Amino acid sequence: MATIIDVAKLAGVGIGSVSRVINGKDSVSDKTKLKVNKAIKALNYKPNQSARSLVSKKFNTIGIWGTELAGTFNSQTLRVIDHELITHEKHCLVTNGDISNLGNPNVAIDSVNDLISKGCDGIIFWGTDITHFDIGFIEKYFPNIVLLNNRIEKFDQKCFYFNHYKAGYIAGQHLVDNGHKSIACITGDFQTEDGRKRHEGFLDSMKDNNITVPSEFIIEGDYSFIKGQESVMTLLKRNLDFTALFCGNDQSAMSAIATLTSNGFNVPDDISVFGYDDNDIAPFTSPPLSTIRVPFDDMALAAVRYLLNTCYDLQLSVEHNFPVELIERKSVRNLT
Amino acid sequence: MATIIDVAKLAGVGIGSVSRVINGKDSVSDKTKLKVNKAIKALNYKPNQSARSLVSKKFNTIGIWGTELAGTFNSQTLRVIDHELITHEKHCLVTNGDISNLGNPNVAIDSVNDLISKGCDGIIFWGTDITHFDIGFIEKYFPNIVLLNNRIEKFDQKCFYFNHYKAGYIAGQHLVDNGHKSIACITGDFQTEDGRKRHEGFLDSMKDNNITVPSEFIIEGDYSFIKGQESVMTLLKRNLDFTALFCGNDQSAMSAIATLTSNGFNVPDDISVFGYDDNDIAPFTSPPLSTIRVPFDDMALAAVRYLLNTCYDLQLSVEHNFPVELIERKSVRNLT
DNA sequence: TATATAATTGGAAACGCTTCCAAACAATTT
DNA sequence: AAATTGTTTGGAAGCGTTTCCAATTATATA
Repeated sequence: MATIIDVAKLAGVGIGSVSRVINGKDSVSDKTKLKVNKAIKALNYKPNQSARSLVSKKFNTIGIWGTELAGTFNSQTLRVIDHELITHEKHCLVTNGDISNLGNPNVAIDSVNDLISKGCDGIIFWGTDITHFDIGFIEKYFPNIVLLNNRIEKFDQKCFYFNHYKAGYIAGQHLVDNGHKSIACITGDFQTEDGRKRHEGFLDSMKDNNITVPSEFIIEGDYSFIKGQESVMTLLKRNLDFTALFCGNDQSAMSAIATLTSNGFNVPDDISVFGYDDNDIAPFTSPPLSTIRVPFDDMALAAVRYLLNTCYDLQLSVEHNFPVELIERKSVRNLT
Repeated sequence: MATIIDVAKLAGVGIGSVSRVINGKDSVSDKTKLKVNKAIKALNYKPNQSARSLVSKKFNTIGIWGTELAGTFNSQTLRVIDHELITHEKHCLVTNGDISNLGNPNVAIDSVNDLISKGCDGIIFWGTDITHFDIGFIEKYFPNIVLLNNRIEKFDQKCFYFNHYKAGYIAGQHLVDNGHKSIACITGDFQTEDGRKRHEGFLDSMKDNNITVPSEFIIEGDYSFIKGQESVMTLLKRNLDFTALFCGNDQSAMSAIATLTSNGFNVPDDISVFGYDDNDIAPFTSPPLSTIRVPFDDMALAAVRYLLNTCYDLQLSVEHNFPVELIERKSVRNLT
């Protein structure tokens, strides 16, 4: 592979001139520019980024550390991130922190260190599967970080999160407002913080309305289609009397609807279903799903932009406020 | 940030020894190893990968060039790739070739060159949105590539693809076998090669069964939920008499089912629906969707492994054969 | 104990680039 | 024509590693 020296030789100039042409910021005469560009083309020369970043201390790459790199909506979010980065001529280096099966307890920190030593100028932490302690530790020697869908008071500016508690509360209140008093629940994954938060919010809305939710009405889910199905089956077997079902996300809501339907229940006439996320799927379940819109894409965009600003001295506008929005479709029946 | 020299000084050894300890392949005495490791910890030292790869010519990173980085199943596939890479201590650098809106016609080649000059040891080309000509050009100076869900005869070994033609044919035949003679179609995206191929296969199966499909029975889709809905609506408006609907993917099949249902048609009693992909969603539509299983994950795994083998001299087993599999669920009615 | 062999070690050279500085050249002013 | 100013240029130094070689130290053998 051709180096800058080859180009300089072929063009009959010094390496400094070649470098100047490549980077296009210092002044070079048109004559030199021409000669250099011709040589670059002739040799199919591509600057070696390792050498470049070794001296410039910039890698033009943002690391993404995530445990949420699966799931229907997340690829869309990843795309948003990538698109914004490419717009600013940066790249993204992806790493999946969630590799519990590799048997290394330090995987989280290790993979972050990898990202750092690989030269990432900044890192997006996506998800809550990293301890606050770890983040604090990392932030000390590597401050260019941002948290997506996670919140740590200490770094509030660097956090881009959604008020899942409030959203859960609003969802519950909405069901109550529609006359529901007996509500079952397939929660999100309690392993994740937002899964817990939205459930807390839901529970508190019940409490504030003097409604008790017996524990057999609650099943801990994990956001998957299959778990939604299974949970409905156990709920049905328990022979409980509920008029509404609050699901931890749209996926489980969807399979819940399908399972309910194939078991002879009409949604929403017999049982109302309420989702969470406002996925791509939500408008296309039958009936279309009422849900909470979580503006993941907006959050992701804001997070990248914040990082872009701090890493490369840009001035992109950054949103920090992501309001809870309730989307009413057809899956909740008004009982009043 | 601490460098290898700092570590050497603190440990009271030469930089060579530090390097040897880090890389753990040359012999070092236990005493030295201990001193060095202590210093590394004390300084929170992380080797600079740019410097490393500058000399070693290895970056331990695989580039992913893709235009298919959205969609329900793709994030799962990305996860498979990432997981396999991490298992072998490699990373993935993701770039999205599909940024048509940036207005640069050379985006494809440019973004690939970026990946190369950034030091990627190999590249996965994911999708068909790059011309054979471009691939040929790139392969000449950068042979460590692999094509996922794409086929170019010349590089057959490096291609990991699925026989979409055959799958389309089998899908059509299955509908015919179940007594369907009047079949409508919401195709995949004809912009993509596999969208075209599966449609060709379908059409040929019709021809071989002496069934003509009038053009008003065919609507070009784009794989999206919304397009599935719209297409069903236009089909319905045209007032055609069809007993089955073949969809270009599961997403459009799902929204087609929902739309059909909400318009008073029972699936499959009135109209049968057949999908394509065997997504996560497929088992959870109502009724559960009969479809073609496309083993994206297996293909992706094989592709990474092939690349891993060529880039890093490994000997992982690599599958090259991905059979077409028809998944029968409940969305196709037997008319015979 | 002296010698031959093996294991370990330190540090120079090289990787390909950017940046800086002094030198060369050009344009302008006196 | 000489002096001043401004523009462009070449190439040395340095970025933080790995790798190599010669030198040192430890071990085994006679």
